[in-house]
Amino acid sequence: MRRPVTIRQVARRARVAPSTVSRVISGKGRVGEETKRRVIKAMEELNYHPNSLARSLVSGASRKLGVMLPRMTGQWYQDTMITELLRGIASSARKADYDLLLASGESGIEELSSLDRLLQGKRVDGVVLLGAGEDDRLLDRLTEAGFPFVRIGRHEFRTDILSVDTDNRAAGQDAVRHLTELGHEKIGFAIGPRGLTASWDRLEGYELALKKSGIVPAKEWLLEGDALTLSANRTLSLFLGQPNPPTALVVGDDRLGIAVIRALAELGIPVPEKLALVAFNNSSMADWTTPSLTSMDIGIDQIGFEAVELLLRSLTDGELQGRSLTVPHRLVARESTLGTRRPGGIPFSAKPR
Amino acid sequence: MRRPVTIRQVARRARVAPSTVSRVISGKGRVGEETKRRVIKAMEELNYHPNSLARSLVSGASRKLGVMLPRMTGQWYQDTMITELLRGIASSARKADYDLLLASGESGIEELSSLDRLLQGKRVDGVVLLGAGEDDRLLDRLTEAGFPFVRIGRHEFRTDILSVDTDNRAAGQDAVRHLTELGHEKIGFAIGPRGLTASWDRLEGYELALKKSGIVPAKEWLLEGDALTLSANRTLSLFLGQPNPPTALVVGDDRLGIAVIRALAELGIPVPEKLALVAFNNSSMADWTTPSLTSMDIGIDQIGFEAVELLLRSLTDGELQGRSLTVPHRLVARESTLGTRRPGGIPFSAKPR
DNA sequence: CTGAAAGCGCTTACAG
DNA sequence: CTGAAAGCGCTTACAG
Repeated sequence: MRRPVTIRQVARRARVAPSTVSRVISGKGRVGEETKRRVIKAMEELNYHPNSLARSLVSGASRKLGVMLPRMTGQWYQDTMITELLRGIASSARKADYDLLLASGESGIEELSSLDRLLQGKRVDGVVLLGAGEDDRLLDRLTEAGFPFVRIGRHEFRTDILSVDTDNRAAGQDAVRHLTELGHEKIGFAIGPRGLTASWDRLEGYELALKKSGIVPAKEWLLEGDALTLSANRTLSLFLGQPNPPTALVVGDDRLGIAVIRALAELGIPVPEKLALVAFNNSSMADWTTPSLTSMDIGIDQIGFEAVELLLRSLTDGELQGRSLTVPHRLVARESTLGTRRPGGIPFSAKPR
Repeated sequence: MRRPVTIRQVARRARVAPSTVSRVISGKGRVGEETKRRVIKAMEELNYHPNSLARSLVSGASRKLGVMLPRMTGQWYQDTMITELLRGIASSARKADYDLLLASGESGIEELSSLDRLLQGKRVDGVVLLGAGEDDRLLDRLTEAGFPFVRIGRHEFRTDILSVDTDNRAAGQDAVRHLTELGHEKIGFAIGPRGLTASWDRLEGYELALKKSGIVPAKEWLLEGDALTLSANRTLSLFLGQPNPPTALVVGDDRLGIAVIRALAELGIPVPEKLALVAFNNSSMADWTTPSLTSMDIGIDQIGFEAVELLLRSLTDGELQGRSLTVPHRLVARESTLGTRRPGGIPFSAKPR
């Protein structure tokens, strides 16, 4: 670990003043062509890399973004989604030449102090909030500090904050449309985590779509995600045991969807013959089940990507309050609605010879 | 975003010199009791937080650790495991009052340059390497720079580097032992990702355990993970179609395990009656399948936790080269070996009333 | 025990 | 177009 090269050494080698080297690096202020060439040559020869600490100390900007991880005790974000989200965020930050600083906590208090750390020491220029489930304290803290941040997933009431999200109402409608196109009319809905605005938006979309199709949803068609989580078998038996049971079910998210598939398998109820299933998020686990799960892709990595872009734009363009971005969704149809033949007609399970 | 409070303001308010305030903060050098009290009071009144940039600029230590995320194109690390790993890492870093800086890349080149960024700008004091699959370039770069780092998962040849891992050989043996205890004698093995040392260690453990039990493993009992991934149904049909087929299979990791479960379901082959299954990692998905997957818990979050501790220790204690830490594993028995009754005898699938 | 000074590596007006 | 100087907020010998 030899001493890193400094701007002075580059300056001396290029026979200019440090300030000139600085100008070459930043591209600000005019520098003669010939001089610039000499400086660049010197930088390369010495393998010079500017010290970001010193740079941000004087410039006042750290070129770092804080990423607040969700507390994992809740299931707001499914495990696989966090990785995908992070990938999108990292990709966007890299593109803009920003570093990412992780923050997290195992309790509300820890989360707050972790956030405070970021805000205080001038550590970051902005924050991406992943972990905003039911707890609004982080949000409040950021707002009252006047600190730039973006939230993954819109907030039901706080429309003033920057956020990126799916149009979950439309997504809910599209999920239903897929089922009606397949001939289903009695379609149930299993509500996802109650703390997520997305859950309610999807429900709204579901109701809207049924109404549009001239179908009146019975309230017996509604399932509680919590009940499903606690005892899926019992809940589903009751659900399917009702007089005129639904032939299809829209499920709040993939995790619930997997729980349902599992329970139905145990109950010996064939999917999609007896009950077709559409879920949301299209996380990688949707492909792991038997049958595989039809799911609404919400472009989770793109959500991450756009969130960073939006945040960075707000950093330079000033406020742009209330701007909330929507990322398009698209249905990925799989066996839980289509059956064991893929759309193309290729037999899915190759028979052993 | 009002101007942050500086050490000078605290000093003036406490009627001391900035250097005295600094001493109070760092706890180094003697300060009179009465003076110290005044300074602390002033800090609190002004809500002072030291500027970490300035601090590390002069001290030369950033109190930051770099975390190199795995490129997600490979499946070395399963999606859900990364989150768990990150949680362990974050928890350990928080405890030691270190920040975490994320690095990643979508290609080998990007990864390298992302790493270089960390090393150059004095951004981090050490690096945690998650993404070390087959590509050793990151490793080489770190080694030749003499930069402190720790690797998740031991390296087959480079025993000189700091790493934290499971004892995969022992884990492989324990997986087999679980099966022999259940009465199995013909036990197959499906090799996980070839790029992972863990895969080969587990295979070695498997062979050792069989040998110890006086069983001679046939080479027809061995399955390639790649073949399994490409066409699980066909591979398993052939596997089970052999003259004297295994009654149990040890599978390299959970992802493969899920692929196997899925294929067996499609083939109509009952688990564990016809084929019992043990996998590794006990990632959260092991609990999502039907039947649920018996899996070796490798304490992935603890691996993350210990990795950071080890790295930090090497930072203060100097080299301690070659120290590689082992985290204990333990089998989590589920339906894929035990059947649909839980060990306690509680019926697993509650019958609908 | 405490203060004044120098310096970490860079950037940014200010002169020329 | 280029350089000398001041300063970002802190720490660390050096005196006293």
